Amino acid sequence: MRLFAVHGFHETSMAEVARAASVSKALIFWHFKTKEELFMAVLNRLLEPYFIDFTEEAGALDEKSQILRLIDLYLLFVRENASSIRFFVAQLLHDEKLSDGLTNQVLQLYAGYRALLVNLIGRAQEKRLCKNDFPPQAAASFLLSTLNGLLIGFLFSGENGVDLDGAIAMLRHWLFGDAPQHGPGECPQSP
Amino acid sequence: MRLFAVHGFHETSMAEVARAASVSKALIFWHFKTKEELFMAVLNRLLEPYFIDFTEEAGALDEKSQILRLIDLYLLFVRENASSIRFFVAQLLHDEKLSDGLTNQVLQLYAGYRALLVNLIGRAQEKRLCKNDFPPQAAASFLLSTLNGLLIGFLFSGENGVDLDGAIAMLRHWLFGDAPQHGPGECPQSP
DNA sequence: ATGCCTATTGACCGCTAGGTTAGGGACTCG
DNA sequence: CGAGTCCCTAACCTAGCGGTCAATAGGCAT
Repeated sequence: MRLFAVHGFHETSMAEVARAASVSKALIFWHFKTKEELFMAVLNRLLEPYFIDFTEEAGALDEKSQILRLIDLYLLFVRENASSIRFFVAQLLHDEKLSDGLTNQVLQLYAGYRALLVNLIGRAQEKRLCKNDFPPQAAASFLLSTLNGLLIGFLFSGENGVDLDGAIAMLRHWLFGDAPQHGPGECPQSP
Repeated sequence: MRLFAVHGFHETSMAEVARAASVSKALIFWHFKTKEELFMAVLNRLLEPYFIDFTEEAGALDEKSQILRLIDLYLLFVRENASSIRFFVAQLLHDEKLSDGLTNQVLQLYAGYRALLVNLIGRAQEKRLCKNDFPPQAAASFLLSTLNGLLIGFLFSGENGVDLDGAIAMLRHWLFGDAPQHGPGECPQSP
């Protein structure tokens, strides 16, 4: 897993894998018919932590808090799994053929997350917790796009290259009408 | 260019390149000392269309229109260069060592685009063309994040998997207070 | 003609890649 | 005890890789 995730498929040789695992190369080919088969197994193992359960902790919160929590979870997950996310994104973009099974799983993850958001936003709009001058589907798509944008900003420039708090404030402003944050100790000049 | 862009660096052999170019392998090594050198040359050629000049056509427009035009240009460019963008993103995420020169050029491109946006948003706020309850830097970063999110949505699910018009409407609403559900360029008339 | 420089080639080299094979311990079951 | 199965290894095989080299053909100035 480590070698494939760091160096990718083609730049990782079976000899390296064998050495890192302190076994003979032939043993790997006994357990896995080909290099591709080993790689697929690695992909699936790496993907396991991506399936998290949100429902259990959502119980007591109202819709607005749940939405904010979902956003937080997304960004937290991105921060904690940056290296494997980087690997997956690169893999998906680069080698469609080697990862079409992966593509489906990722799309499925996304669809689930998106459905959760659509549902939450719809309910929040009914309760007047949230601005309602846009359809929930459009809002969810837009929100996901922004989160993805933050994700790739994160992948490219690291932890301190992206202003997560600022972005969250913008999102709150856009979604709930919450007042934006301003500079430390500074008051907005009211026109 | 075609081979590297489609299959990547490690999965493209010099023999293939030679065959595709109808020359001998040795000739390529006469023109380029190593495979890496050829690859760098290819990267630079592929990157050329990314340097576009915005200033020439910005003249007569007011700040709001310029911002909208800049967004349009970004998304248009993404649509037209999807395959090479896909290649660059995968390359940057995957092989930091092989593409650190590229990284700098891309970051430079981004910094330029971002500076343009910050400037425009600031001027638009002064003229009251645009909401001013956020600092221009934060708005520009947020906007760029969203555009990047649309970009990767585009790379993953293609032209009709992303609701560009909906996203633009959201951005207009957020940035200028324009009413949602209006197409870009249309002037909302209240009947 | 001569010699020089640029552009080009087929043949070649060392090496590493993914993959195979023959065989050897260890454990189980009759 | 002995046959069979599972797990494992050293050694091997071959294709294809990046890269080299001697030879050469044509243009051009002397």
